[in-house]
Amino acid sequence: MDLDHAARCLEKLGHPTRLRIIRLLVRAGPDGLSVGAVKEHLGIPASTLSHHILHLVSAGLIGQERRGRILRCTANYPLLDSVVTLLTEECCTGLTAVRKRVG
Amino acid sequence: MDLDHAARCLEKLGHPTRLRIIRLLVRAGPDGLSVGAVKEHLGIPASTLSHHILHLVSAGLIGQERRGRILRCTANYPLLDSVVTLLTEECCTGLTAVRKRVG
DNA sequence: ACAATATTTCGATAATTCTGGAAATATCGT
DNA sequence: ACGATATTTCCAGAATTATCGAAATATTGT
Repeated sequence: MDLDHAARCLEKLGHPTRLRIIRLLVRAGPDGLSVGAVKEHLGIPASTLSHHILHLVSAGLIGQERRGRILRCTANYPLLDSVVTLLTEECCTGLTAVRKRVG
Repeated sequence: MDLDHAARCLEKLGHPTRLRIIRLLVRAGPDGLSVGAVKEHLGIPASTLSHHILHLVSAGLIGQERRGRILRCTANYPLLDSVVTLLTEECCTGLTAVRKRVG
């Protein structure tokens, strides 16, 4: 993952509604949740939610699998991990050392 | 740090130029870099850079200290750490466990 | 006081993003 | 085929963000 890809993911995560969606899906575990279930949790209009989900899918942060009428969304754990890792290693190199030095 | 504060930080980090600024400052260490030095590294117009820096300052992601004509910018390591921690703990709970289970 | 340097503010434009109602699509059960 | 459910697409308007030249501000050294 390069900086621009990370920025694209962070941009998507940097919206309160979308961050809530991600949190819901991560907490829901590997089976994820249906779009409708997410809608219930967040209480926002379907079309607005659909747009946000599209953002997340386009960045690869969540995956989808159709099961009849229901569209199940799941968090892309490895990608989330990559983002965190980049933010930690690429951008926070020496964080621990610095904090030790500074206090 | 709550979700909305994290989202605000992530939104700021989710721009290629700003992510580069943060990376530069983090790598520069506790002394950071002057605005001019950042400008040299990124090669973008001063006014554009100034706007991006303002974004980062407003989110608290970087701090500034004037030294004569030079304005020194430093990464806010603890805040960056908080964001990473929230993303990991709040949003990626069970990540390790899941990855063990899933493969 | 002046010239030079560092950085911000102004101002204006272009581009993007967010939101949500209404209509469309897809799938299911009967 | 029909009605119900789940979700998306269309559409439009409002709001926000990004960009950068030009002018303004602040500070320094002489």
